[in-house]
Amino acid sequence: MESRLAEIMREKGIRRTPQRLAVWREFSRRPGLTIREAARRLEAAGIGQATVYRSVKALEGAGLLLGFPAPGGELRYAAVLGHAHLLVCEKCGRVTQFGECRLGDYETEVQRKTGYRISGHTLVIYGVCPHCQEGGDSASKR
Amino acid sequence: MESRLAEIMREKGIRRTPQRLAVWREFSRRPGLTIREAARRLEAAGIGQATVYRSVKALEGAGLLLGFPAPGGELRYAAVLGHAHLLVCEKCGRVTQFGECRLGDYETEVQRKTGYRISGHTLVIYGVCPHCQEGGDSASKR
DNA sequence: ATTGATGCAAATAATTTGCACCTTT
DNA sequence: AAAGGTGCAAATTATTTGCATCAAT
Repeated sequence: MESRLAEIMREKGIRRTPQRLAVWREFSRRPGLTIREAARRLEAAGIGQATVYRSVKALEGAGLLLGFPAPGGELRYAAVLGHAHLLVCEKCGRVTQFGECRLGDYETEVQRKTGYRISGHTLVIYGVCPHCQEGGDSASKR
Repeated sequence: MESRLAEIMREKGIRRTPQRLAVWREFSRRPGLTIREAARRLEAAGIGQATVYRSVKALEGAGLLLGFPAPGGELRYAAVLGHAHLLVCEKCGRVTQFGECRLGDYETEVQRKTGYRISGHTLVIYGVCPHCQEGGDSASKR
C-alpha cells in the first residue's frame, strides 16, 4: 500500500521526500483535516508549515490527496491512492472512502451530450454515521 | 426562477435582503468565483466584504450555493436552486450545471451497506470544454 | 552534479469580529 | 417591536514568498 504510493509518486515525477510521506500519512490516518490542522500536527514532527502547504499541492496534483468541501464550508482533504468516492458524516466529520465507481457510463453520456473531454469526477456523499445516529452526537466535532 | 429563490429563502427561514440576492446573482451570472472574487466585484455595488462572506454561509446553508474544489485547489461556488451536478472546465474554469441525477439508487445502496443516514451528495465532473479543445486554451483563466 | 525540496521568518492576503445602526418579518 | 442583517475598521488567521541550505534523483 505504501509501495503503491511510492509507485504513483515516481510515475507522476514528484520526489519522494520524508516530509511528503508524512503529510500523506497524516491525511491517511485522519482523513478530513484541513491543511492548517495537518500543519499544526506535523509541526510537532519538525515539519514546517510552508512545507505542508507545498506538499499538499504536490500530492493533490498527483492525485494522492482529494479535497472536498466540508459541511462547515472549509476545504478538507483525504489521502487516496487512486479514484475514490467519499462518505462524510455531517456530525462528527468522519470520512470513509470506497473505491467502487459506477459513474463510467454517466461520464460517457455527459461527454457525448456536452462535447466536453471528461477527465474525471469527484463524488462526495454526506450523511450521518451509525455512531452519531444513536447516542446523539457523542463523537462530536473534530 | 427568482421567485423560486425567494420561495426557498422563505422555507429555510433566512431573510431576503437585497445584499443576499445580489450575492446569489453574482454567483449565478459567474459560477465558479471564489468568495473573495465575488466580494471584490460586489464592493462596487456598495456591499461590504464581511456581508459577502456572511451571505455565502447563509446561502450555502440554505442549499442555494454549492461549493466545489476547483482545479487550482481553491474553493469556488456556483448558485443553484436545488440539487445539481456541476461540470467544470479545467482550462477556462467555465461551470455548467445539469439537473438530472441518477444517483438515487446508488445512495440507497450506500445507505444500506454502511448504515449511514444519507442526506445528499455533491458530484462535480471535470474536463475540457469544446471551446478550449480547439484553439488551444484561448478562453484562458478567469 | 543537478534539480527540486525544506525551513525559517517576514510579507501578504484572507476571514472574522465588535459594535452601532438599519431592515426585514 | 423583535430578531436579524449590514457596514466599517480593526483584529486575527491563513497562505505565500525569498533565500540559504539540504536531499533526492
